[in-house]
Amino acid sequence: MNDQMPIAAHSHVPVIRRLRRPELPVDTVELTRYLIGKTLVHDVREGRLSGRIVEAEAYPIGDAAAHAFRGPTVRNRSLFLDRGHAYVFFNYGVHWMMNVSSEKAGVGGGVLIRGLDPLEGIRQMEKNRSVSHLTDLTKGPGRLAMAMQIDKSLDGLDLCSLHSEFWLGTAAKPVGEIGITTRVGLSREAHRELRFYEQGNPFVSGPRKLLL
DNA sequence: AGTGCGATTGACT
DNA sequence: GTCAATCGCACTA
Repeated sequence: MNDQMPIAAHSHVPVIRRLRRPELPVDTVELTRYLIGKTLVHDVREGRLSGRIVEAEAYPIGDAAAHAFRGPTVRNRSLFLDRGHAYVFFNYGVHWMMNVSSEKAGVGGGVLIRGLDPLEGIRQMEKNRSVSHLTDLTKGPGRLAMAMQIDKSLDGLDLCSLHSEFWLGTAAKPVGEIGITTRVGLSREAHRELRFYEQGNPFVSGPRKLLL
């Protein structure tokens, strides 16, 4: 079973429909795996920006490395919304990054989106960043946020709303084999294998587990 | 009130 | 390989 939509005949643009909340697993780790290969879309004034999610990290309940670990604050409150809402935060005083909230309302959990394989709006993404290589556009959480015009104004939006400008869609094409390894850049809980990625995809950052 | 540091990136030795 | 940029929050006092 999968939820791929057929590629439209005589078209090179795949049909992508909005994911509905009941389709999302109610568990941070399961949702992280589920989101690999799905589409992240931001409809902006200049047009549609979209990409395939090819790398993501789970920050589940009880994880000391998670922003939600110490309970809700003004900054992280979006992590406590029902699964499928955007949590956008500012990191290192420099970069915006986004999570998809991942548990029931009132429970904190999130999925950090770390890599996108661009689908639509590549020209606009190139304008949003000064780029020399294609992979520099959306490889890494800070880069993809800049390319996709993701900032604080999107924090708390429902990614499953029927009319949201910022939303999750079905996969544009079948997802490749999924690898699992440790998360990037953590001091606490660094050993846990909670990073999921599409193997072989050039928009995946950080170390990858070797295939044995 | 002050300090340290972080789910990163880009520039530079 | 090293390191600065620069904001919010946890923690100390």
